[in-house]
Formats: sequence, C-alpha cells, structure tokens
Amino acid sequence: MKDIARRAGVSESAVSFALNDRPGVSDITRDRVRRVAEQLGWRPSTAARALSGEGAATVGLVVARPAGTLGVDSFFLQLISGIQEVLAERQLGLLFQVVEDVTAECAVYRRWWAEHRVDGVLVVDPRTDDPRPELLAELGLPAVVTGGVPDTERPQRPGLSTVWADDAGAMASVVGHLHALGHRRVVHIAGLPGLAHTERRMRTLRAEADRRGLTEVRSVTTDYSDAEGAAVTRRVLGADAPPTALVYDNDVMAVAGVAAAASLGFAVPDDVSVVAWEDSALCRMVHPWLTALSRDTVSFGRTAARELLGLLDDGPAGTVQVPLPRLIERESTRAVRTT
Amino acid sequence: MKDIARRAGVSESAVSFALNDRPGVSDITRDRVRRVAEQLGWRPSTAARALSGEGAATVGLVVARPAGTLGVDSFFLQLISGIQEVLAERQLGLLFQVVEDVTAECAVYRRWWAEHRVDGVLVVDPRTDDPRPELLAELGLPAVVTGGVPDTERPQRPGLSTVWADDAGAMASVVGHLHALGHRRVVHIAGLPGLAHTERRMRTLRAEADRRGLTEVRSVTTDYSDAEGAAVTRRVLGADAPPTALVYDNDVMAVAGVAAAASLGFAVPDDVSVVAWEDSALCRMVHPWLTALSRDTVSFGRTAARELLGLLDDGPAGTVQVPLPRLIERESTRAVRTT
DNA sequence: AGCACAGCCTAAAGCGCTTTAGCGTTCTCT
DNA sequence: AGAGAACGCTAAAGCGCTTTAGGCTGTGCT
Repeated sequence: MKDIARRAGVSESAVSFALNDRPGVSDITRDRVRRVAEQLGWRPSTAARALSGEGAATVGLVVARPAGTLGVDSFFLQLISGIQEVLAERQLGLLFQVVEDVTAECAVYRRWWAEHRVDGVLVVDPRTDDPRPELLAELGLPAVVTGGVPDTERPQRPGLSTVWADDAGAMASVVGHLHALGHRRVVHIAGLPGLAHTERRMRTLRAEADRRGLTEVRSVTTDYSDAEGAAVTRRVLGADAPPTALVYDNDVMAVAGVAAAASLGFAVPDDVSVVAWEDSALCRMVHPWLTALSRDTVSFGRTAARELLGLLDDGPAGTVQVPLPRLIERESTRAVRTT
Repeated sequence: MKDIARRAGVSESAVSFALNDRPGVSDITRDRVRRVAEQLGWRPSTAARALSGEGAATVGLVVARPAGTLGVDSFFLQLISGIQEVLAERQLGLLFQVVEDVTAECAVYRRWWAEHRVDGVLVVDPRTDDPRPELLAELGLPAVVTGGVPDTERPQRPGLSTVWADDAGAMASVVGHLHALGHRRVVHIAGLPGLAHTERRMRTLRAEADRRGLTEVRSVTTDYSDAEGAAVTRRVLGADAPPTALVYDNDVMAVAGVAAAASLGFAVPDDVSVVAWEDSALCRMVHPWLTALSRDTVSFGRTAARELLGLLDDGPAGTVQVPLPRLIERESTRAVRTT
C-alpha cells in the first residue's frame, strides 16, 4: 500500500479509503489508486486486516467423527460444496478440521476464537445434551448449527442461528409409505445414539407407530458404518418373526444391509423392504434400486453458509427450515407378501 | 501480552522470549511468565504472528472437480483425515477450497499467497501438461504434489516435493493377475483423461499388454462417475467379442459396472471378471465382493503433510514414494471360462 | 466581506506480536 | 585487578492495514 500511495501521489490513508469504497477521496483519485493497485497486483494482507479489527475473513468447520466413520458417506463433501459456493462470493476462506470427539471440537473452537482465526463457525451433527451451543454463546462466537432441531425451550441466543431439516416429517412419510404397503413389523437401523436427529427420528418412529397401532416397530442404533449396518441386519432378520421392512439411517448401511439380507436368503423387496435415509449414487448402483429419502445436501450447505454470512453482518439470529426430504420410491419397497 | 508483561513485572519482549522458548530470559522468569499466561488463558493471535513474519500457520488444499463429481468416492475425506493428523501436531490449520477447474485453482493459489493466507499448499490430481508446478515455482509457494508421477525430465524445483504411488507397478500386478487367470480381452475403464495417473495407467496397460502379446486390451476414459462407468460397461459388453475382464479406475464405477453387467445378463465373475482400483467399504458391500487394489489413503495424506512440513522448515524438496498398492483378490475375478 | 461548511486529503496512532540493538550486571579468565 | 564475555533484560521499531482527528481549499450563504 505504501508503494501504491507513492506512485499515485497520495497518502496511505487515501489508498485505504479508495480501495475499500469508503468516502473521503474523489472519484478521480479513487480511479487512479485502483489502477495503480491493479497494476501492482496488490492484494490486501488478511493478517494485517485481521489485526486491525476487520476479522479473519474465514469461517470454520469442524467435524467430530471417530477415525473410521468419516469418509463413508458423501454427506460432508456435498455439504462443503454448498458452503463453499456461498463463501466464494465474498472470498471467505473455510478452515476445516477433523477431530475425534465433541470435547476436542470444543477445544478447537476455543483456540480458533482466541487466536482470531475465524469470524464464525458452522456446527454440524447437533446432539442431545450438546455442550457446543453453550460454549459458543459463552465465547460469543457467531455460529449456525446445521441439522439441529430448533431449540424451542431455550431462548434464541443472539449470534446463534439454526438450519434444520424436518426429520420428524420425513420419518412420518416413511412410516406412512410402509404402513400403506401393509408392513407391520419394521426395524429402524438408526445412526449414532447421541445425535439429535437420531433421537428425533427414533421418537417420531415410535410416535407414528403408536398412532397407527403398530406394536412391532423399533429402532436400533449403530455407528453408521457398513459393518454395523450389516451386523444389525443379520441379527434382526435372524430372529423369530423377522421384520418385513428395514429403514436405514444412511445409504451405506442400507446397501450393506441389502447384501447382508441376501446372504441370509432374504430377497429385497420380496422378503423384506428397504428404505435408505439419504439418497445418493449408491442407491442406484445396487440391485434392486433403493427407495430413499432424498434431500438436497448441497443446498443445505448453501443455506447454512448464507445464514452465517447474515450473522457476520450483524444480522439477526434465525431459525430456517430446509425443504422436507422427499421419499423416492424405487424398487426396494413393495407390499408385504400375504402368506 | 501487555497484560502478561505487567502482571509478571517484565517487558513485553521478555514475555515473547519466554513464551516462544527463545533464549534471553532466565528459567525462573520463563516459568513465571508461563504461569501468568496460562492463568490469563492467553493464546497468540495468528494475525499478529503472521504480520510479524511468522507465516500464517495454515496450509491450503484446493480440489478442482466439476460440481457433481466430488463426493462420490471417499478418497478425499480419507486423504484429509491423514493430513489433519499431521497438521494437528503443530496446530496448523487447513484451508480448504473446492473449485470447478484448474484455472480457478491457480487463481486461488495466487490469491492465497498474495494475501499471506497460507504457508504452503498440497496439490492433488496432477495432470499431464499441468500448469500448477510452474505457477507454484514462480510464486515461490511451497507445495507438495501428491499422486504425481515424479518429474524426471525437469530438474527438481526447490520448494516443490512430490509424493507418489506407483501406478505403473500396480497396473502391472493387475494385468499379471488377469493374464494368469487366462484373460485375453480386457477393457480398462479409466478415469478423467487429463490426469497424470490416468495416462500413466493407460500407458502401462498398453505396455504390459504388448509385452505379454495381448492384442485385445484397451482403455476407455470416463469422468469417474457411476453413470459413465455403467454406460461404458454396457457399451463394451454389448459389442462383439466382449471383454472377459474389466478394470475400473475407482470403486464407484466398479460397483456401477457390476450392476450394469448384470442388467445385460453378464454374471460376475462367471461371465466377466472385475477389478476395482481403490478398495473401500463399497467393494465389500456388493455381491460378489470385488477384487480391488488397496492403498492406504490416510497414510498417503500423512506422508504428504509431513513432506510439506519439512518444506516449511526449509527442508529439502524431495520425492517420496508410498507403498505399492496391494491387489486384494476377492470374488469378482476368476479364471476365464473355457468354452 | 466574512463565515460556516462540505469535500478532499494527510498525519499519526494502534491492532498484537517479533526482533534487533543496546544497557547494566555478573562471571571468567589472564 | 582489569578486560572481556556472557547473561538477563528493556526500549523501540516494524509487519500492513484501518481509522480518527484534524488541516487545507473552495463553495454558498448572509
């Protein structure tokens, strides 16, 4: 900037004003400065900007998943794609970190904020008894929790937005679909027990089952891995009065489940129907094609990022709901066989 | 730091020395300062550090993949896991960006470097006629190219390391395996044409085929998607004298290919053998289980990150090779049927 | 003519840290 | 005993930017 100032024959302050579209310089000077800057290939130093109070021009994303569990499903990369799209508009960076558990995640938030590394964060995988909203509020770190059930009990915290999908409604549509097909014995192979959406899906399943008078409907939690998905499948299908329908909390387990079922002699959908939560290429790569709940993860990411940008502009914290996932009926669900 | 200095009764400089393990303060003072800092919960401001010449404590990773192509395979998340593990040791951040193409990728490097946002970058998906090494050398941005074929022609650039897997050796092992099983007609469903490892695999395939006197062996490039994998599979199997073995450049296409083959009445491995490049949960989720080339992607990431750290410490640029991928023989390959 | 005010610009301080030069004290060696 | 080195520390400058206070000029008003 000193160079620019010299070459343009003005002071550094004038350069700063000119380059940041702030009043205080004439249009003619502004243009001159801009041209010189352009010519010199000047780019603002984020460090210096950050130091003089402008913020770090970066948002953070940390995902806490045990070592192996990551990378099986495509959820995160898609979410990130969406986030990036929005961040790119303002040339904001995305600081990304993978950690083992929520405790480590909290430590990262503390560190990032103390080090002025980020202006805000995106929080994924909300949990029951989640320590993170508390912490973020305490720190005053702007954040948007994505995937969370809106917290109706507690007051909306300033600087903490929520973007959520209606897991309850989606689960209701799944149960409705299966019930209509005549299924009475259903097992829901759920994801990680501590996650808010897992609990919500399980609660809704129970509620819907009760409402419809279905007694043989239950959930089993897993770690989302193909291994556990297959193991649970074998276990429940091996029992007396095996279920006629299985609902998997992700695509990977669903696919693994179909294979496991086959190995036990259960054909899909003839002997057992299968629904996958989360549609992806996977669901159309196996035979039969899987009936799946489809949501637009990329746009989920976009929405979350946009919400965070709002917060960074001192906008109000809000709660926005993304569209209800649609149930795509394919080949893996069918009316229950009448013996 | 000013606060710490005051409370510890020393100057700011002394605090800086104490906290950075630099000589210039007595052990007793150092301890006192440390205690005060601890008690105040002090963390260095990365912005200030960066500004006074320490670097940004951040490395960058940009992946250029057309919108849809990302997120199908698990390669990136695993790579990132490995990278993070190493970066965490030094509390380095990972700035992550997804872009559409290499041109955009270059722009990001320019910007990051000009803005002092990163100290170095990890470059993935090396290409034939890759503009990136050139650019990085010109900028002087430390980088490690991962997955590249070592560039034997050009001199090793300072500040540019290479971590590579022996795709040629791996391809040779695949051809050997298939040849031994009696296969003579083989189609290699390759990945994106511009990528260095794609070209290398295709070249090696041809060379190996020539060496063994196999004339009906060829490669077809794709975009790595399940859709193209399936389409190409249908096309080649539908032709006269269809191949008896298919080699897919990733797991996703392999799985899609098996399904496509089945829809044409080709059973795997009875009618056609299948090999997947890149082993993953997917390969054990379908029936038959896929014979696959397995490499340790997480440790690939670790190696790359470690190499970059070396560069950041002004270590020498190097070329390191990761272990040869192993061919895991499962159910999808079998001796060719004797008519 | 005199005054107020707007417009354009500069000087200087400050953000939180590192680093160099230098100062006084104690230790070591001849 | 005196010179010199070693040690423990401080003062101050500087990294690249933003921002506040204020200076100067020219315009419009009474």
